[in-house]
Amino acid sequence: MARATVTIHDVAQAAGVSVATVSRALNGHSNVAEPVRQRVHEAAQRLRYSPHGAARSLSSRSTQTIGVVLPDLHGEFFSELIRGIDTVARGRGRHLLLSSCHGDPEQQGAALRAMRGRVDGLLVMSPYADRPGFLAENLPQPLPAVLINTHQAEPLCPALEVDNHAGAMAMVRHLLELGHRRIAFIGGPEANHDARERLRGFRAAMAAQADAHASEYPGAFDEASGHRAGQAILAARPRPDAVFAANDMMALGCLYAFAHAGVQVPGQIALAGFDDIPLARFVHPSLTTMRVSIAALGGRAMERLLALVEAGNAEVGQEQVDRQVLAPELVVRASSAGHAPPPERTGRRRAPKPEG
Amino acid sequence: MARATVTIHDVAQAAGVSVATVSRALNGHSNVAEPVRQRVHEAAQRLRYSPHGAARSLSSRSTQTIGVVLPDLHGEFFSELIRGIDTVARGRGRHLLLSSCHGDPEQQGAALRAMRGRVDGLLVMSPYADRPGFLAENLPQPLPAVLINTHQAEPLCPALEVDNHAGAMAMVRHLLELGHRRIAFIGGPEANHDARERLRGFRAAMAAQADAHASEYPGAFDEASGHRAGQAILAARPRPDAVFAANDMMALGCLYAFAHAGVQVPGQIALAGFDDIPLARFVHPSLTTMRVSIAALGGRAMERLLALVEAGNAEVGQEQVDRQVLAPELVVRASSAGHAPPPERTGRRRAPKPEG
DNA sequence: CTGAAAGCGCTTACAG
DNA sequence: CTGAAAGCGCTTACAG
Repeated sequence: MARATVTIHDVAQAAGVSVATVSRALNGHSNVAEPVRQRVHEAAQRLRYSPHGAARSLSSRSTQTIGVVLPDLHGEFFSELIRGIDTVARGRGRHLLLSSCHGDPEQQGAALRAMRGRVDGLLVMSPYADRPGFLAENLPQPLPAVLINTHQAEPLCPALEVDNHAGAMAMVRHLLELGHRRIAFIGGPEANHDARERLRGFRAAMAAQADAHASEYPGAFDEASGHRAGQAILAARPRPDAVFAANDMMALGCLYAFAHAGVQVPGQIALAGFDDIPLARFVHPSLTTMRVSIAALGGRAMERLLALVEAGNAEVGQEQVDRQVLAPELVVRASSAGHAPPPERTGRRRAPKPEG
Repeated sequence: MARATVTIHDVAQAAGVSVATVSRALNGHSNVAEPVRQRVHEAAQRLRYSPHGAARSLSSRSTQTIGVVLPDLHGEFFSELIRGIDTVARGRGRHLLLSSCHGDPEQQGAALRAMRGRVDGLLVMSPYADRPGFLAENLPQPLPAVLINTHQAEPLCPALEVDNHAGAMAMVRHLLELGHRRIAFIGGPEANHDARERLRGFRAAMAAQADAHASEYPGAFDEASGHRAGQAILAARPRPDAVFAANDMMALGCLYAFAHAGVQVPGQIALAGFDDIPLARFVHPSLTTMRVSIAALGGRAMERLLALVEAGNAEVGQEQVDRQVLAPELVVRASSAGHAPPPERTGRRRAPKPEG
């Protein structure tokens, strides 16, 4: 009875050599005579042999695979992240074992543990990593791991994240340079770490400018809350001359509120967001924002991990537990183009409450 | 010297049983005494044991993993596809081994072959499958595979695809029902199979309506070509009273052309697209379109594949090589809302060239 | 219900 | 340069 699947033994037999030689020839080891190597390759090709991944992994103790554990898969963020990870992985000849596990920590913990013996390293984005012990208990022992946009309770793994703080500061400086001084900030959910960092950056940059006047409005990272904040901002006296929304969706909601009220952007009020979602360049006026290259984030994380994997995980000491940040990039579009309103108009608006 | 990693032997020793019993206990086999089962579970938990994936795969001849081979990872299509696949996979306790390989057939062939011994089945989207022999030569022998939006040279695998033909027909019928009779179609690239099918659907539905008058404009699935087609349509005499673009991006380009010319949508001309991209609901007026649930496509493909995997691939006969189509769904928005222009206006426009 | 043993398909020192 | 053999960490008939 013919075997359902061809193994290294079949190739060995066809080429008239031992399986050891087949293994060496196919893996490109140098210690194989040229004619033998050729016979083996021909036999392998003829039989359409390809090595059994699990068997190879088991004996070589290497899977050529990286595990990617994410909390979710919805939306552009994850798609870009995976794309960036995949680009680097393919360039280095690695496969990706993907596990996205919505829901509870137990589910993600199980996904993490299930990676043992399947991958050489782990890329993890986890909202549960700030629970004490979560990573320590669920990360398979000998596997190097790199964290993405994840806050760990105790520093265990190298981590990469977007530098929201620096990004927000850069955006505020951009608005200040245009001459805006009365800048409103629309915040995100308080529980959201990105949102908190962007708020901190806003405050820091505003504090550094003596004659700037900051105001803050609550938001929830969605269009509706941006719309509400926009209405509140229009009602404020003195009215802000620029708005910085903590993300693009809120900036769009805000933009619609302004458009509905007949307030010109950027003529009467400048507007900026954060993220550079695809919509940002399509709205009118197009939206100034901070571009966060999520693909680059994923790619960099993969490169960091592969360095660890290739170094051999033995020597992962405390000094390896670094933390890299990725600076977002300012994208100036029409919503903040040109300069701030001319002095006299600005003066008029400021009149009710002059400041040093 | 302590082992770097804990194996089934460590658990066996800790629980005072054989490795066979540990295996049976941990895998939930019924033939284990209750107290023994408990001891084993406790020992496993205490030692933080989790089984070695490759070892388990090798001996059980099952990986609990599905390979997903795609040509690319850019854009919403692939992100939605993966999301749909992942949802079903996770629900069935399967992992996903992802391989996206841009570029040439040889690269994708290698990716396909590399799946041997790593997965229990394959989900494949391949632009190269229409080359004779490509699938036969590169699909690892005993693995069941399901094709997604892929046209194979010879029917080898079950396949799922979007029913572009039916979708286009449904859209035309919608426009006809609103009273439109003079409908322009903006086509996609001739090499694109989706585009060809949508064109066929348009023609079929128009042919079925005796008093309908069709016109066709070339396009390239991008905004610019939609814009050009829009201008051409506005210049046509008699002017069409509805436009059906083969995808949303072209519909948007067309919409901008109309807006620029001051032509009201849908008041003076109705407009519809295909795909339901996120932008479709944000433009003004919002765009009527055909929604293609890519996530559902991925999910259905995964379900089909798992059925094959679980049936055991032995009996994959010719009757298994079926082909399922997924019907897109009509999404009526503002760009085709209300009714066609009233008779007298329609009459005026038709005047130069009256028809039966 | 439990254990000893064979085997899954490879890789890799170890001899020669 | 090549082969025989051990071993990777599991699962699973086969006995008992």
